[in-house]
Amino acid sequence: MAKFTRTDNCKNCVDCNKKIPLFQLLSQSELTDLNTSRFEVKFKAGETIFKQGTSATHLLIITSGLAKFYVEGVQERQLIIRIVKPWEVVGQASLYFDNRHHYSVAALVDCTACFIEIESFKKMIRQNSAFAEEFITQCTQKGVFSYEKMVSLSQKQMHGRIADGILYLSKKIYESNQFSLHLSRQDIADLTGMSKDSAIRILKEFHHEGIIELDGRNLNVLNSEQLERISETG
Amino acid sequence: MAKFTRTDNCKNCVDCNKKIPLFQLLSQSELTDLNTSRFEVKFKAGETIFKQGTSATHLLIITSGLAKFYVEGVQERQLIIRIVKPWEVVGQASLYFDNRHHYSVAALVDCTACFIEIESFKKMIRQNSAFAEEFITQCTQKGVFSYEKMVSLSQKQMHGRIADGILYLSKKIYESNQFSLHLSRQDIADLTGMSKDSAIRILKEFHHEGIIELDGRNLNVLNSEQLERISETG
DNA sequence: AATTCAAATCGATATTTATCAACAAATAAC
DNA sequence: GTTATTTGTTGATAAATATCGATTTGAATT
Repeated sequence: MAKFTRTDNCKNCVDCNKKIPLFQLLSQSELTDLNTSRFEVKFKAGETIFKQGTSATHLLIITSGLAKFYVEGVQERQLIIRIVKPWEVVGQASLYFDNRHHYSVAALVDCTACFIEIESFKKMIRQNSAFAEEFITQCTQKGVFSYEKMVSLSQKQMHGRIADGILYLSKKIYESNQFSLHLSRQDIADLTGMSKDSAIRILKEFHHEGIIELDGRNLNVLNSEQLERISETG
Repeated sequence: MAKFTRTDNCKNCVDCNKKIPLFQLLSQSELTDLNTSRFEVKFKAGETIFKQGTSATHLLIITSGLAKFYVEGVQERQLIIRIVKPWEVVGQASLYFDNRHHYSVAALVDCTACFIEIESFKKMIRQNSAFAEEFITQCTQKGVFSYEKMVSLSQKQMHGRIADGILYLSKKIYESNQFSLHLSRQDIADLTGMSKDSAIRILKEFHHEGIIELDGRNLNVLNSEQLERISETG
């Protein structure tokens, strides 16, 4: 794992109150409490933030930048489960399981990350039931997302999977039809479960058909309705 | 959905205390409380217990029998996420999301099912933090299971996926090397994300190679170490 | 036992997808 | 600015997998 370099981007958890929906349910004193156990670290693009298999002592919140959340599959291959945006709490799976990371997280661009001690977080769950309920909500949403992802990966052909990937990036991550992609072609392949060569081919095809405009890392979704259609038909 | 036929297999929730780990964390009065909102229904093999898309008002606990938990994918295809055994709480994803079932559950054999009102369950989460924590634990375990399943479905070839499927049934569901399978060949295909024909072919191959013995629905795992190897190499 | 129907089986073929090799373009290092 | 080095691209080929049609088996029903 990349060595920790402390920073001071985010002064304290009371500030986070405004940015993390989950933390709005905490009182001032609870936030102050949480603040004493937190620290912040900067990562350069490409650095590993969480490494699968290592012990999990902290939860992670990206405060600036973008990261990929992936599992290490067979034969060195990665499967990107999702992209992590700022203010999303990462590490739930380790909270109550076996204190191991069952996935890796790596910075796609330079990132600032806030680490929160697991025990402090658990304490909030115990003493604040609204916090616990909101936390459960997020876990269950991720569950439903997983089911959809499994269907995409196992039942859709490459065109459908690439369509799903582009729609995910455009709607959920960048929230825009036009954006500068932080993922490499290999990352897109890892996100959609295919070889890099195949991913490039389908992207080019979509480009030639006028569904998207892709120049290097600049992606412009021209016809999202058609992407939806391709996604549905598999 | 199959019409409800009330039964009296399980007299009250205090009995369940002994069988469901989660419920052992509840007090007598809480169990009594939960009991007033519950009811029990029998299903015949093949009947649908939860139908994807319908509104979710109750959580489900199978008290006898076996069911498949699946999502309806593209072109009428099913993807079996997991097999549901007695005493497992089903329906978490609906608890705090949008009160819709995002998956279907169907009886593989005759089943007795206990339904618990969602609101009563939520009340327990709010007032009993140990219960909430145990519930979160189960959610996060399912999350990790999902990641492994995604890797299997997207990165392993058919031999690896069938090996995963057999190991799952043998170790997690039947907890024995020899068992009478309640899944059809189509179900096995839906569990491992391939066509029925392909599933049959691989199973036959494993049979001829002496890894398993499969006669109709009687499955005997002869060499689970080799199945593990096949699972790992993909 | 005869009938029916769904499930299982299997070979031939078509489709999808990965792999490989070669090369181009972009980026980083010197 | 030149040289490495990665990243992106493409066509040809090979491998994996699905589909289709025909056949068989097995269980349920008459």
